[in-house]
Amino acid sequence: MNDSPRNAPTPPTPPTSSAVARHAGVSRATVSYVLNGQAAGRVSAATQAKVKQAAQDLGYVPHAAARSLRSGSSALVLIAVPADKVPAFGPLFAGFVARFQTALEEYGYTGVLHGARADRSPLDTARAWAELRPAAVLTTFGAPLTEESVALLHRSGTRAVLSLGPAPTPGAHGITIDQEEIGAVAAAHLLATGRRALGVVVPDERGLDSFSGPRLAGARAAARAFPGATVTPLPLAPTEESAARARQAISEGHVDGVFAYNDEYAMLLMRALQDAGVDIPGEVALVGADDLLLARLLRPRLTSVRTELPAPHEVAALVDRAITDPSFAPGVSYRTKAQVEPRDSTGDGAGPA
Amino acid sequence: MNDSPRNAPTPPTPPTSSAVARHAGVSRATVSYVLNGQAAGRVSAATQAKVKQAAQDLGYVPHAAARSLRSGSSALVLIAVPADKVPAFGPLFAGFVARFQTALEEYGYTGVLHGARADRSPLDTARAWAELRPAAVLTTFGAPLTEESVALLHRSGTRAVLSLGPAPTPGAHGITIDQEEIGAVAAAHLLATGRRALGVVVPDERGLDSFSGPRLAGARAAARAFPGATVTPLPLAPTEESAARARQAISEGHVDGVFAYNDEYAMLLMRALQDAGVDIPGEVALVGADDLLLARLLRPRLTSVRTELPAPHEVAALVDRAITDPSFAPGVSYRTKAQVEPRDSTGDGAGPA
DNA sequence: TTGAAAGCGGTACCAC
DNA sequence: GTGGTACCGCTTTCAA
Repeated sequence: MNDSPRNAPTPPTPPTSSAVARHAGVSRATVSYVLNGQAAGRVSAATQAKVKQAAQDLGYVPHAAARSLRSGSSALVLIAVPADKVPAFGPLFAGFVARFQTALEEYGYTGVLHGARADRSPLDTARAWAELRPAAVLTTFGAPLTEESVALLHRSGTRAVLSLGPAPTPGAHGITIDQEEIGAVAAAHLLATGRRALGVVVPDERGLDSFSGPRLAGARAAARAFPGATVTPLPLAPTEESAARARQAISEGHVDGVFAYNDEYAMLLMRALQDAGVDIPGEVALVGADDLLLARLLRPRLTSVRTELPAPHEVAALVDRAITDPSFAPGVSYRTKAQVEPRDSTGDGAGPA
Repeated sequence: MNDSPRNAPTPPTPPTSSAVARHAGVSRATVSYVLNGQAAGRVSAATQAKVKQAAQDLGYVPHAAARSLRSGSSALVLIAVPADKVPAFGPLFAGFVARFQTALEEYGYTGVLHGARADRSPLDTARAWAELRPAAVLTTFGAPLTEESVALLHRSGTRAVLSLGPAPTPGAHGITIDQEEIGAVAAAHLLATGRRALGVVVPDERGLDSFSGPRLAGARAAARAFPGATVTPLPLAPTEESAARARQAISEGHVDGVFAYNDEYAMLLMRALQDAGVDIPGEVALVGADDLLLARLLRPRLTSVRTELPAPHEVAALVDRAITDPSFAPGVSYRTKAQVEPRDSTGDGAGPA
């Protein structure tokens, strides 16, 4: 049955299109035509059947690298994520990525997620991406992307570089998730409900600085419109001890309104405040972000800033356009909007605290 | 300056090793040796410098596909995740993936995450993976992997197929995350604290069935050891209405101990119970899973099952061994352990509710 | 209707 | 110490 020695556990070489051709008794060219649907009017139905059967029999799977080497373009779309931020992802972003990959597939691309190491320079990171010769790179969550990186990628054949995140990079298409606006609308809401001594949680977690910084800045900007309003940064690590310290800072600073970075930090802080007997929203109002189910489960119900991410298929369409349309100039194509969902923790809910 | 017409936005072709060779006035062979560190004793220092300079000047980045085409093996490790489960990831798993990718890089591999579409057959999914000719495929979270898929991957040159998740697939290396054990230890704890009418939350969320099923089964198995103990499945969607219905089912069934699938569902259910005036743990004891910070923030503090995932670098080592050592036979190499962290929600905390 | 052959970018053997 | 060259798997033009 088998012409190789009996100690061959698996065929050492995968079946190639030549093997299929030999098996079907045709040329490699014919195999290529048939298997790529270019056979109309070129190859007889009988031959096509033979080829398909042979491919089936051999379990033939085309070699994407060889194909893209020849064709000069790959179908790979790299979704870059800073490795140190992955754990901080909420379900919001995870869901986005999942549906984005599916949407990409509908355009014929293969989207893969690449965790970029934080201990590498942006240029080295870009080089690692470039080696894969992706059709496009989409950086998310502030994966390191400098102007030089973009240039490197373009030089090495990447058709499109997009960035989905805090700041648009020169040369790249941008989908701006405006972190400042998130901080601004949160602060504005607190100010509108009469709070003047604001606190803004700054997570003490690796990799979150590119989000927390702008959010703090946005809050400060919003406060400038209100004479006498102050903004105090509140460092907070995801531990109860840290929350207790933040609670103390709130009391000592007579802070009466806090933007807690996101819903999870808000929960942490709410617990610390409540354990210390602080009334929410009576003494301190609290605003989270992301508008998770969590926000509605807390007591008092948590006011939260909801950011609308662009629809995954819209981003996929943008990627496709950036790849295929050379005249599509880089720039900010989309900007997310943030809006407050008022609830009890700022005294806006149906019933008071 | 530029010899191409002024409408050339980017150089149409990336620099190749030939270009580097031409630029440096040497042959492609020399370039290859120098750039791969095989130059010792073959190429003069002066020539090496010239080559490196040329590569630098041109912004040369090797073409991974061409390299792996020639060498017959790629450095790609595919981490497959079922797309419909991605949003259900907790920070635990996300953190694991991030550190795993980093660990892989230390072994010289490039790990990328590939979201497998749920609407494809396992075989089609495997084919999509195989096209990329990865060195290894690691399926996680029950990404579809049948015996046939494994065979297909092996036939097409994948050196190792590993599965990290509920059930080991024949032919693949397995890292078993024992979902049954999670359900079993949770139920055992409830039973040990005197509960007999158990409820087990079964999330009504796409893609979680491969986890919830075994967890329920594990709970049932544990209950069998206690005469008179019953187990009632409690369907639960991530909405407050659904939680209210589950609460009602708990009351009507006189359930006195609930394993709530994970900490988040536990929080949802706890809130519904508390809003209805049910005392925890007095009337109903509650156990979550994942042991998130969340569990400690709830009142009463939530008893939770902690699963220890294998260390990322251990898994990376396993992958490397499976790739490089052909005599390393597939089988279960690692099995996670689950253990209960007792807290107030089952009456085990420092202080009673 | 089909096949021969060139070539995508790199590697590595072998000759000089 | 360096260069020529065959070849990895696939696509596609051109000729038969």
